[in-house]
Amino acid sequence: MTVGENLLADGVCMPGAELTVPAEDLAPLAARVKVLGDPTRMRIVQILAANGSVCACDLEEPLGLSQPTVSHHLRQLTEAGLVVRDKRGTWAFFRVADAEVADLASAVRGLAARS
Amino acid sequence: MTVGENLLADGVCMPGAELTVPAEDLAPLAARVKVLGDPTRMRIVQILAANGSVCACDLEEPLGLSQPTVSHHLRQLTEAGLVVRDKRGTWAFFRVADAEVADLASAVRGLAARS
DNA sequence: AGTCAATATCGACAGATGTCGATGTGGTGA
DNA sequence: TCACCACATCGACATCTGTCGATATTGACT
Repeated sequence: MTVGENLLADGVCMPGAELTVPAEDLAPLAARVKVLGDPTRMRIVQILAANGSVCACDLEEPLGLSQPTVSHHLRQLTEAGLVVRDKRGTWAFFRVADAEVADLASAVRGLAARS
Repeated sequence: MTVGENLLADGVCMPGAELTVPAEDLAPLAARVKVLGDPTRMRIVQILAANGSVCACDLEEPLGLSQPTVSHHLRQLTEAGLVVRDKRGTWAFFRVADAEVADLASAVRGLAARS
């Protein structure tokens, strides 16, 4: 739907139309979405979701990546709040932060919702 | 189960545990999520959602970016199917592909859902 | 034709990002 | 204490990505 008072005929550009700029800082949201945008990390989330709580050492093989790399991705996911770290003794177990992922999904859907 | 070292008491790592690997190719999904993961592109989607159909020329100012850069982001969004291009004469109008964004959001939520 | 305006594309550049090997850290158990 | 294991961090590297100016391309209107 067109906006502004200077809407001309149909299908014409309207420069001064003051686009609605919510100025809502979606940088944090974008950052979390970006973290999920990596195939490897998305795969990790999928594996965690399917297995509940998984030891980091069990991720290297299915992912086909080195231990430092897996650790790096787990760090990104954890810092984004999409995954929860649970260290037990020598091992580190990870699980999906269901609520956070759900919130993110809902925020994304909300983006496209007409205001 | 030959007790081996795997699968012991509670809270212990279980290496041979055959993680559920759906092998579902989430590369395409990751790619679309990645496109949305950029703050500028997310902002574009937000603006389009709020204004319906917007001319590309009206995006440069609110975004504070050059015309080639805006064009580049619009291309990414369009190729990802998150936005629809509608060229009228000299201008190019864009609008959010509501259904696609909704699908993406729902797919993301589905990721965290325990199988 | 010719000119102007809006977009798209190209080429180049700086900065971010994923990856690895090597090394550090901390807990477990002989 | 020592060795071993899982994990985190570091340093380096190649690649990807966002950005811009310059240059096409396309459409509209004399």
